[in-house]
This record gives sequence, structure tokens and C-alpha cells, in this order.
Amino acid sequence: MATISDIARAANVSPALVSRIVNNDETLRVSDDTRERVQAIIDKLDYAPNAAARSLRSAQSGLLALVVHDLTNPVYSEIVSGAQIAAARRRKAVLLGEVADLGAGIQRIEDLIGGGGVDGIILQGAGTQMDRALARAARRRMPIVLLQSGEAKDATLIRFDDEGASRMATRHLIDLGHRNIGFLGVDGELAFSRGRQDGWTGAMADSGLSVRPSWSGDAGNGYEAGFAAAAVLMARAPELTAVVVSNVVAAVGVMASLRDMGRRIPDDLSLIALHDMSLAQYVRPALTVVKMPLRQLGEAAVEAVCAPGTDESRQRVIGDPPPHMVVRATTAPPRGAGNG
Amino acid sequence: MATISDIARAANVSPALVSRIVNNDETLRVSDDTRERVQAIIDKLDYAPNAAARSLRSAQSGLLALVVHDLTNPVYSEIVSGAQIAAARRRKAVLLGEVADLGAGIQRIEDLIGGGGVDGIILQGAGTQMDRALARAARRRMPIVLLQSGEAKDATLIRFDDEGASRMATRHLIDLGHRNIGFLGVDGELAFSRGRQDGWTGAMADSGLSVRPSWSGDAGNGYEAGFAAAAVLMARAPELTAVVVSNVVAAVGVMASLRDMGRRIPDDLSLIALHDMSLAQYVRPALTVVKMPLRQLGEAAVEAVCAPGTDESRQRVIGDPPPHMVVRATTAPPRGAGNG
DNA sequence: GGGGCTTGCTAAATCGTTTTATCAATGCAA
DNA sequence: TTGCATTGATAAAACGATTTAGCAAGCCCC
Repeated sequence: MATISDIARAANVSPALVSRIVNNDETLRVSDDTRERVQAIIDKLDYAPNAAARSLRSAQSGLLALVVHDLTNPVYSEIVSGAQIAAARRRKAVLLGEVADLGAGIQRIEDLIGGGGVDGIILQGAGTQMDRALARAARRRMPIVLLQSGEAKDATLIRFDDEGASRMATRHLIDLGHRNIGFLGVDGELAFSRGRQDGWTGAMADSGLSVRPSWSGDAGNGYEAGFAAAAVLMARAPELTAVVVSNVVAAVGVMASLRDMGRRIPDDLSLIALHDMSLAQYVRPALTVVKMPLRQLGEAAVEAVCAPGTDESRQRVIGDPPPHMVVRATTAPPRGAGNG
Repeated sequence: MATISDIARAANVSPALVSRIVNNDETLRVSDDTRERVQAIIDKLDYAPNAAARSLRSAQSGLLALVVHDLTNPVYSEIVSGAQIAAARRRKAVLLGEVADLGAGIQRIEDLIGGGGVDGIILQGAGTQMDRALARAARRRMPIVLLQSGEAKDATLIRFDDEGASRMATRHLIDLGHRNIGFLGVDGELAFSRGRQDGWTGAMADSGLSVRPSWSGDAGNGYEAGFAAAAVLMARAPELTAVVVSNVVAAVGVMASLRDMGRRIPDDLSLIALHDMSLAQYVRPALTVVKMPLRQLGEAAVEAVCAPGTDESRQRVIGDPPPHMVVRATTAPPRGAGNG
């Protein structure tokens, strides 16, 4: 492969000059003649600067590490896709890590982080297994962004207005006339899951409604967990006429479970989920959701990593576009409610 | 950050020795005493080798470029996930590129490829926009793997037995008693789409059945395209009692469309799809599919990139596990068929 | 006591860029 | 003729690791 010296030799100039031409150095004064000659040789030899040498010298790799919990979950892949787009805009590439299956899965990414091989890190739901790499990153003053997670040390935190969205979903059901409204979320002390739970109880309280402990359960983030959780919830709280599901993927599992139990949606039970994805339009009945901008979350994460100094506070809530209702076919007034 | 020289100085040894200890050089003879002393300092200073320097010197980055068409499509994310796992096993990291939205989206990856910043490339459905990068990669003798695509030059080709799977699916419908069986595939001359089409016509011919041109259509790879295609097909060929859909994601769209048209599955129309994904179990009725090992496809791609010399032919069909029927609830005998 | 072997370690070149300071040449004004 | 900008380019020092060849010291054996 042609190196910068090859080009320099062939053009009878110094490597320095070639480098500055390749990089569009604004301070460079060069005659049009020389510039064209060099450029012609670059084109002819199809020269491409060596990535390793460049990042060794410039201490920048142009790489962003993005570690997500489970790639096959459509919600996460939406985030990844958004990050991808924003990264391209910034001329960065995305190094993907998946942390779901085997704990050892991201060994190489950790090495890269430790060795300065990436310019920044975005973490989505990675557990403590990243702690060491994160500590190293922090010592290097590498920008770190945590998505939907509460524990920030040297990291920027980006999340949705989970509580607001959950409140909005619950409110929608209340407005339809429901009183016994359940909630399927994710257990644990993560900020976003607590926020969603709070949104539900908050909206209920605002309307003078109370909730019972038996009305909430853990539906996880996947089809299967949602499927299982629905059966448990229905057995425990048959008085419910509507349920807020904190994750749209889990909601699809919930729908299957309800149908298997002979419960009709929305006739017997209304369902509303947080997040949106294209699948939600294509299940039947189509899922009513409170849409949150998943792609924008990914994009914002990349922006925060690329321009780390510029965020006033270290904590950002994605408010644009704000969460909004997408009413489809899984919500309706409860059966006893007048006009039907 | 600590460099190798820092460690060497602190331990009163040469950088060379530190390097060889860090890399577990088998040929190195060193006293236990020294080794422990060096290791202790490495631990204390939390030394991690600089990634750029290392890959500059060793001409290996430990990175694999994986370019897919659309990340949000569950079928592709399954492949990515498989690749991820295999890469981790090989101590490689995966650089992800998405080529769907904007053509300029993978600029950085192309730079890296040109500059030797990756050790190999896996391409899934990228169009001609990668041609230049691919040519550069070939000149560098960089291993290239093409997934599900026919046009191999300097690349290894990995694909499923698409024709066999499609044949199996069609056969299943024929065995149930169907005679008028349609096919929704992907238009174009790509090898895999032709193979699936051939499998359908082949299985029909084997049973002495003929197909009409109006019985096949283009359902693309996504929910939306499947939804649209189903409406067109049903209008054009109402005599069909069963349909093979070449992609499970499109099949979910087809299901929604049929339901909206008042066609009951499987009573009025049987449906079978190629590929599988967890969603297929959670739509209702659950989708019957011919399962193809998507994760293994991703894994095989990584293996081929990491051990390029070892593939006898440049063309590999993933046959393990072989495609197999997963009968769920969208297939049944046609209405007029005896025992019902 | 000299030759040869083993053990334990190191010197120094190399990978391909980027960047800062500097320099030669030319022009121009006084 | 001297002095001073300006233009167009370069020299050389990093950046941080890996690797090959080789060296010094100790030991053994005859």
C-alpha cells in the first residue's frame, strides 16, 4: 500500500506537505500547481492514510463505543440506528458491543477503551461488568454517556421524561373512563423504571384514584417476559380494565398472552405501551402507545459524546420531540361505560 | 496515561521486556522475580497498551467492519448479534455500519477500510456504494465476506440454502393439501431471492402443480412492504389458499393486511415464512416458519473473515443447523379439505 | 582454562502520520 | 543596498508499541 512517503517521493515534495494537503490544512500556503500535482498522484495511487498511524499521532481514533444490552430488542436497535446516523454526521464510526449473552463478550472493546482506541463511550444498560473500563475511561477524560441509567459519576446522563410519558399514558386511560388501571414495568431501582412507576401512581393520584400493590408487575423488556407477566397479573388482579406497559416490546407479549387467555383487547382490557416501533402498527389490534423519540436518544448520545464540554448540566432529558400519544386500537372505554 | 516506557522505568527493565510480558510471549525467558515485579507495577499503574501504537506496529487492529442494510429489521439484528458473539470469541470488536438511510452514512468506515483500520469486512446487502472501499480492501488482501449476495470477486460468499428452505416451506403447504400456493419474495436478481423463488416453483413442479405469474409478488423485507404486497396479491389472485412469504418480518405485515381485509388465518389462507425470530411466537396466530440459523450466519461470517485461508471454496452454504420447519398456527389444510 | 550452552534481558529499528518551527527565495519599499 | 514581508515548502521530532538479533553472565564439561 502506498504510504505518505511514497506520495511525497513521487511528487517530489515532503511528506509534511502531502499530509497538510490531505487534511485540508487551512494555514497551508501552496501553489495551485503543486497542489494539483500532489492530488493527481494521490488519486493515481489511490492513497488512503493509515488509520493506526493517524490516530497514534493525533490521539483521536474517530471511533465511538456503543454498548447495548440486547441488540435483538427492537427498542435498542432503534437507538443504535439513531446513534449510527449522528455518528456518520460527525464522521465517526460506531463500535458496537452487546452485553447480553456472555459477560466476556466485550473484552476487546474494554481493551480499546483502556488503550485510548475510542474517542468516547455510550452505555445502554450495561451492568457493573463495565466498571473497570469506565474507570479507565474516566481517567483518560474520555467522554462517557449513560443512557437511561441513574448512576452517573464522571458521565453525562441522557434519558427520556419517563415519568411524564407514563403519566400521559395513564391519563389517557383515565380519560377513557378506566378506574382500575394496572402497570407492568421493570423491577429494580433504575431511574427510568422508577420514573415510569411514579408516573402511573402520580396520574392515578391526581385523579383521586388509588392503586393496589397487586396491580403492578414486572414485564421486563422482551416479548417473553411480557407474555409471562400478563398471565400473572391477570390472575392476581382480574378487576383491572386497563394496563400501562412500560415497554412496547413487552406489550406485544402481553397481547399474545391475553388473547390466549381469551381476553379481548380492547373490549375486555385496554392496553397502552411506552415507546413506539414500526411493529406496533402491524400487530392486531394495533398498539396504542406514548411515543418516545428513540432515534433522537441515540443521536443525542452521540452529540453529547462528541461535544462533551458544551452540556451545561451533566444531566439531559430528551424533550424534543416530547413524548406524545399515538392512539391506535388497543385502548377503548371500559365495557360498562355508557355509549356502547 | 502510563506508557510502556513508564512501566519499564519504574520496574528498572526495558520496554521490550514489558511488551513481551504483556503479550505473553512464549519465547520469553524471564525470572519469576522480574515478571512479578513488572506485573505488580502494571497493575498498580493500571497500564493498558495504546491501541493505535499497537495496531500501527502490528498491522492489526482487532476490528471487523460489519455493514448491514437496516439495523432496525429484526432479521438483520439477529445476524449482527451472532457476529458480535463470534467476534468476542476471537477477541475482535465489531464496527457497525448502516447503509439504509443516507448514502454518506458510512464514510468513516470507508476511510478505515482504506487505511487498514479494520482486519476484515462483512457486507450484508450493501449496494454499489461500497465499491470503492471494497476495491481498496481487496488490494490490501483484506478478507471480505458477502452475506446473501451473489456477486463475489475477491470475496467469500456465505448464504443459506434459500432454495431448499423455500422448497421445504412450499412442500409443507402442499402436504397440507393446498394447490394454489402463492409466493411473496423480493424482486431483483440477488441470488437469495432467486433461490427462494426457484424453491417455490421447484416444489410446485415436483408435485405436478403449476404456478401462475399472478401468484407471486414483492413483499420486501419490512412490515410495511409486506402489508402493501398482501393487498395487491389478494386482489390479483383471490384463488390462492396459501402463501409462502420469503421473510418473516414481511410476513407479520402480511398478517395485518389479511386481517384488515377480513381474511382469516389459517382458515381462509395459510401463511408460512422463511427465517424465524422470537416475535413469530408472539404474534397471533403464531407464525409457522422455516427456521434458518440467522445467528449462525453472523457467526460464520466472522469466522470466515478471521480465518480466511481455510475455506476451500470461496462459497459457503450454512447447512448447520439446516433449515427446519417450525409449525405454529398460521398453516392448516385448505377449507375444502376433508376432515373439518 | 577455553569452548559451548543456557538464562535473562536489552538496543534499536520500525510502523506511517502530524505538526511546529524554520528556512530559502522572491518581491518590494525606502 | 539594506531591511522586511510574503510565499511556498521542509526537517525532524514526536506518538507508543513490537520484534529481531544479540549480549553479558554464569555454569558445565572435558
